[in-house]
Amino acid sequence: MLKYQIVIDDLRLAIKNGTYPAYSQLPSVSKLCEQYEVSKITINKALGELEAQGLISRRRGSGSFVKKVETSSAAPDANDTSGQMTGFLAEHQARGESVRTEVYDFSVVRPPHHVAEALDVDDDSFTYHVCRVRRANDIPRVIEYTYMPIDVVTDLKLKNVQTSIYSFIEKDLGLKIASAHRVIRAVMPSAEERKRLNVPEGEPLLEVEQVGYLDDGRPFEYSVSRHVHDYEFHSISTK
Amino acid sequence: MLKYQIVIDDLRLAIKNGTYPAYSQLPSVSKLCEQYEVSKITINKALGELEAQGLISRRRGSGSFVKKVETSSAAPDANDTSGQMTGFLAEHQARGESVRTEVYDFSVVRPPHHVAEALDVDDDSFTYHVCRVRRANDIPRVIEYTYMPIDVVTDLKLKNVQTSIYSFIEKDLGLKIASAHRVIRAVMPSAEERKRLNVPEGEPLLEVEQVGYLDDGRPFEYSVSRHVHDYEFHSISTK
DNA sequence: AAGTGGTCTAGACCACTTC
DNA sequence: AAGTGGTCTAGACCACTTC
Repeated sequence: MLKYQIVIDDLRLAIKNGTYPAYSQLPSVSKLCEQYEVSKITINKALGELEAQGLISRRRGSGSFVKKVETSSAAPDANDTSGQMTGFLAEHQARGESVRTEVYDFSVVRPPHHVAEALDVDDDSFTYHVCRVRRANDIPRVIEYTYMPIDVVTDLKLKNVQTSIYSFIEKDLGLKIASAHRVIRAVMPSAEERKRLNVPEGEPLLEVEQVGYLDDGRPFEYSVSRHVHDYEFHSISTK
Repeated sequence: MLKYQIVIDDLRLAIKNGTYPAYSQLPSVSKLCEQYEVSKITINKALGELEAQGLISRRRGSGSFVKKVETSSAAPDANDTSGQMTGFLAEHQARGESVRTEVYDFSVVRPPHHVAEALDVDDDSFTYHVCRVRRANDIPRVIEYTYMPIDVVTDLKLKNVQTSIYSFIEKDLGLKIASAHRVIRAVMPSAEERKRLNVPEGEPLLEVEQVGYLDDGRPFEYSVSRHVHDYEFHSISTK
């Protein structure tokens, strides 16, 4: 296990259990170096991560301080933001929820122009198109429209679409998903979407338009996910 | 100027102007060390930042690659995500847009329970409450409801509320805004909000609930901003 | 002046990929 | 075996805050 990860986990725990309460100052970097018997750069990396996770604030010249964050609220259990690269199935299964997927379309099509552009393929190339509704604990949560180039995500099967495309890409194809660019908007569902998601008229959805990238820089996925009204997207930003 | 910042800026530029086109491999870390005459750690920090900004992908054992990102789209000009800590006035003025603010309420109140909790103040303490609509180029963009503890944001004046609260906090009070935690949802506006924002019935808003923190860990602001329908929130996540 | 965090170095060692 | 990036060290030097 990496040293900086040990420091991160340990400090996270210490903050959570009250060893370092809100507003308190963490031991200085040099103290932490002694405590964990690591170098300054290791401590620095760990503190930077905790800062990015929103737990502490670092002030040059005076010290690192524990932030007073709301621990209750909708935040499920652990580091919320980490769930953003896992995919629907893994995320909900981790919470012990049952997952069901209904596939409305699984076909190969020529992509719309803006999709071809995002995926960096020709307009007359072929892409998979998937439309599915995903349920957690039997409640419809999201309708997804996904396009993937057939020469990147090769040999996709209905079975994978019904379970987890991400798992197929990473485990079966051996590709590595590296990052995702997202644009988030509020939208109204179409009549068809209302029916498929079982939402009443007049209720908005949260739309997440996403381009997913592999670790070689290739986009492998363009998707639009429309989440039912009670869905929340979390974000932490640092100066 | 910091060495890693020079490397970041230079590589950003080189990627943007096509010196390193999409899918190409950047020079190896050791090559970059030679080119910029800096140590490995400096290059590493720069590449990490470029990765977080979504421009490159790093693969242990094989190299760093330029991602194929959509350069057009709604992304205004520079690094979009950076605008997330600047505030409405600074952000729109930077784009050369005129900004107008209409203040509907500026008062001192006892905060609702969930607000008191987020701000870590007693339920019977006093907070400023501000409701304002902000226009850019004379079009209503967002309605904000903001609560701030009176003993943190001391002596707030109508003048500041009409221009920029962030600027007041940082420049006049000399405090440092460090981070923000956000929750994003799709909502329907109330009749009053529709009127104030001049939006038609049946159009949703994007709600951003935010707690802002100072660099000593204190929350200084709880706000709910409801953005008109065409607003987009951008986010990049990395594994 | 003393204490804090931030940057940077030269170099070691390691994990992983490619050939 | 050679090349890639990732982690880590001991220590220097600096920017900033506090007293």
